[in-house]
Amino acid sequence: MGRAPCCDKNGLKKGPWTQEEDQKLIDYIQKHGYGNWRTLPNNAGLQRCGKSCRLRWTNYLRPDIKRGRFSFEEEETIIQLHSILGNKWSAIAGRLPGRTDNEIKNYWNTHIRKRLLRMGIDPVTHSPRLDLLDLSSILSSSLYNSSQINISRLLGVQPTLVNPELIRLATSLMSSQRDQDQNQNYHAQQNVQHQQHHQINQICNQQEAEEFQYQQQQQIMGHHPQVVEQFQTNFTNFSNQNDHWQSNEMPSSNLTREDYVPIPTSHYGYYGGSSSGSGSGSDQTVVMDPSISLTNSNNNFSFASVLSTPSSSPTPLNSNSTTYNISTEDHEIESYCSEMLKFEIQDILDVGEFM
DNA sequence: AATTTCCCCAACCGCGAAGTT
DNA sequence: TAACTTCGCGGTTGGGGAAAT
Repeated sequence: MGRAPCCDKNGLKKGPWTQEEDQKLIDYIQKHGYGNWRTLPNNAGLQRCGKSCRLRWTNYLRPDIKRGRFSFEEEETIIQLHSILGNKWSAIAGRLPGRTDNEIKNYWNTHIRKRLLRMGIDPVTHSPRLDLLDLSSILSSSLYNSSQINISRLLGVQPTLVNPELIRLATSLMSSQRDQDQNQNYHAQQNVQHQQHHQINQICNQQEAEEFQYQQQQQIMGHHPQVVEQFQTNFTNFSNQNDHWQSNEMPSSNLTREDYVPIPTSHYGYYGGSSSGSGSGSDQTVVMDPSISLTNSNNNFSFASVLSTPSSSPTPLNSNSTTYNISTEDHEIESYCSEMLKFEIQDILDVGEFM
């Protein structure tokens, strides 16, 4: 219960380790092993606290530590495990031999997290970001319908919950888009849209994905039926205007590794019509799970995941809001779909400032 | 060449869980 | 059972190198 006494008060050394200190620690552990970190520094002749010694050993000096860049496979594994475990870095590290939790955490925060954000994916929930997603659908569905929009109503949320910056941007974009529309032939614009479509590779484990999606929908329907109805109505409008979704065209090839994010099917069965539909050009490609609505003749979008997990809150390991069984074993993880779906984020949305 | 900004990552900090007395 | 100690985890920081200006 109680807190450990602070080492600072004993005048112990802090900061970077010297080679000499490293060697002392290595020598001691090789001889005696690491049992009691509390007494180890004294016994090893180090002016460090036990905590610091443990950290130095586990994160740096341990002989089985793998150094160097993360491989693509390791990166893929991290993303998959993170989608299941959340920020359980030690658990993730346990499945990546030679990698430490600290290293994985750092790599996540400096590389993977940023990339997901760039792609419009919430790195916490691994879902498309609600704000960007809905802004996109609102823009699309409203362009041809009304001259006045009420974003809060469309979103089905209280006005105070909507980022005012988003509203401002949306309104601004809406008005500029309307001006354009008056000067352009509608059919010509439709043709442009059809050229900006989403590309699907293959669907892996389709049935599992559909089942998961169904469970998510049932749960969310039970808790927020009116909200779901509102979302589905809104999204149906959107997807009806974007029926080019189901193209089988292969993705363009000028993509770098940085552009790809593999996503496990069983966890992303709800990715559905998350794409923007009316983009006027795109240079960002996101790899998404192909399952969802693409297998659904109605093209309905499931907002279950978006609604069930707050985009800014940590994903609980055993959340009641999901039917995912967290006792996932290796074989289940390995069964994740590695096929990828890409969708494009329209350039019109400069999302950088919202990241 | 000098300065500033950005980025990475080793290390620290605080907290809670588990273990011990 | 309470008080205390130890350990381990996740979040955060800051030093230093690289890149940009």
